[in-house]
Amino acid sequence: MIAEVILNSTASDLNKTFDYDVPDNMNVVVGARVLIPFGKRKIYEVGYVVKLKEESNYECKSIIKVIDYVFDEKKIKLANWISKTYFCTMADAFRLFVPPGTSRSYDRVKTKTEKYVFLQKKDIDDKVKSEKQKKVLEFLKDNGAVPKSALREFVDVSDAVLKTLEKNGYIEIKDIEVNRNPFWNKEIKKANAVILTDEQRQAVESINISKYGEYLIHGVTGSGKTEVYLQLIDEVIKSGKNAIILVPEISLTPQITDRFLSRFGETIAILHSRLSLGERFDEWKKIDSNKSRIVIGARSAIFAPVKNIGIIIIDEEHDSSYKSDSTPKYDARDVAKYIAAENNIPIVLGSATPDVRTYYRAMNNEVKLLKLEKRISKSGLPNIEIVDMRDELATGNRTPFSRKLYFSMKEAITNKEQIMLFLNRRGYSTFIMCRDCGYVLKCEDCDVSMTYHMDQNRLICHYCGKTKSVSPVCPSCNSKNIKYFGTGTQKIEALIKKYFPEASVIRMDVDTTREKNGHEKILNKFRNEKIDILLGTQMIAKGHDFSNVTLVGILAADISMNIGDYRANERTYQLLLQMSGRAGRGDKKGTAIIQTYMPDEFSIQSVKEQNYTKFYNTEIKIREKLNYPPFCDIIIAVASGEDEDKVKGEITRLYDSLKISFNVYPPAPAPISKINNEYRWRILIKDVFDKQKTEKFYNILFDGYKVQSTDVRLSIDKNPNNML
DNA sequence: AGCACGCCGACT
DNA sequence: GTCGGCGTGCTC
Repeated sequence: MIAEVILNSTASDLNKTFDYDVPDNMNVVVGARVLIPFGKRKIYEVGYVVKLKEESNYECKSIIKVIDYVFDEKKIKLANWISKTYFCTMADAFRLFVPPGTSRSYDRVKTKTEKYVFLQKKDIDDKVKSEKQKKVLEFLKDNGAVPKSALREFVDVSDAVLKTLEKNGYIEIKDIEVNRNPFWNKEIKKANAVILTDEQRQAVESINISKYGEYLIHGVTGSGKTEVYLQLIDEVIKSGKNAIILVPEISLTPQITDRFLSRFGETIAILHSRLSLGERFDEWKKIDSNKSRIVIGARSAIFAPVKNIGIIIIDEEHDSSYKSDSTPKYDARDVAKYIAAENNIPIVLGSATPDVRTYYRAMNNEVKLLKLEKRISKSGLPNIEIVDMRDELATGNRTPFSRKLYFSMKEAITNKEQIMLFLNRRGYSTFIMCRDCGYVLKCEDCDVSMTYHMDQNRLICHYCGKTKSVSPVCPSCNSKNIKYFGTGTQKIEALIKKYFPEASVIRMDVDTTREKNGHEKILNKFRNEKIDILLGTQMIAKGHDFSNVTLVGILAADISMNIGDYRANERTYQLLLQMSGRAGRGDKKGTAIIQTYMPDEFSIQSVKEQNYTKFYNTEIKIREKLNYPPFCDIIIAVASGEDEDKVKGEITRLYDSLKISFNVYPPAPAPISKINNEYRWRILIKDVFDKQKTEKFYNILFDGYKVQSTDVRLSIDKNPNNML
């Protein structure tokens, strides 16, 4: 027997199968991971068996050993689809499916074992004389097998006592696989299903769980989408099938997971990046062995080894974290749709601010639209007010707080109500410029301006992380007239202490959440210690439910309008509406104050009116006119390396091989032209990537064209998040 | 990707 | 003379 094997190598030259002999007594099946000799390499390589056949045209070497059986035909088919759709190698795609931590060297993460003590003889006979031995045996009789550590603790016996018992055949000590428990050993109260509102019930009833269908639940913030998910999952579980629910990485907080835990207990598995590798491995095993029937996780949880899948739910479907920006650059929403169709099960997307591409498909009846238009809480939707910051400047207010926001904050603090302030810029000052020569201080290795961080008193590059001491003179003209511009969260924190000395404030951004469970610690502090003001970047906008927050302040709504991306309007609408939705989730009416220099922009106006349809109708016309997604796909190919001429040469060759068949713009330096001392040149392809075009593109990349310079890397991203 | 082969410059 | 730089080509 001959096995066709794909090597676990990212090299595009090796993106094909190699034939190997299967030794007679070896159980090699399609989907097995195997160890194989390859070329003149000194160590064995890992490979994936994708096909078995009788004969080969090559002189084959033999498979050394089977590692495990992780794949099956279905998964190989999906890996192939991912490779073709997102232009990566098969090996890259395979890595998505293997148990966490085992993609490079296959035995890095081990199952955790613990020594357990088992009772061997039922009766305690006369031969047992020692008091301690008797105690041990009685304890085991009452409690069954227990971990050795627990026995030592409860019965207070030494290892020697256990050894004697084992020697005499009364007990047995065995290694047992145990799970690392990522639920922080919390006590979970059991919660029952709540009675659904009419809207919620209608949504649940409209979804047919017994066949494929794509649904979009468009529900205003606080309309109770989660309860709809819980109900659907309940039905699916009762029908004997299992469920995956994806949530944005950042909102995988204990509050959300607790809600699922309290409803479904420990049949839940949780997967996200803040778990340790071991914890992730254990969760993966629990799913693989069908002990967990509901998986809740971030993007990559779509690849969890769920058996008998019955529904896929994607919460906050507009969230950018569903798109991967490292190879394979897949979109979990597309993958979910593929899996749903393959298994003939429903896929349910939910959002208050749907992705324009999804809503477009709903308008074309490719996706069934379900609406939740009422808030669950008594207070209803928040009031949203727009403040024109040009007026503030005109009346001499040069602070980042408008009068409206200032007085509203004072009032909320007096009333002991909580405030969330949003500013999507971290650091203290975001750029430093010389007033005499106009020089802007940039990172030496990256084409971006450096941000001043007050706490370290240093300049930090937000791209490569390098720091630099502050210079009192301009590096270009030696003038002392250098000035700090652009306000970040650190500066706002300082200003809050100055203008609101009576209030307590806590800041949440990348810099304050680095430690393990950093997010939760800050959010819990805000909630439990009744901190007056939570100040933060994007990460405070998602899914948090604080009933005592009545005021939300958005300090600079315009930042997301200037991201140099066709989705600027969409991002602005989503961010502002989600942030506003944090206000008034309890009994008291909420208010959101949005500060902007462009109050007439339709995206900002639509937020004020809380009217998604209005936003969508305007935006979709712009997209159509300028030919942007959903009317086409965008692929960005970036070449990078230290030698700019080579980088330019490579991207030009790729351009030449694509330009006949695709609508592609000529090579140009990327908007951020240098990162980490590597030059970046790119081409942009704007085309409709149907099956034919996708195939053609794939063939050019993997057959027609080859990167020649070893020190130039090429990255291909289809419909990327980041256009820079 | 690794590893070997092979062709060329500059050194104990 | 030969050591080692990296371009090229192959791996079932």
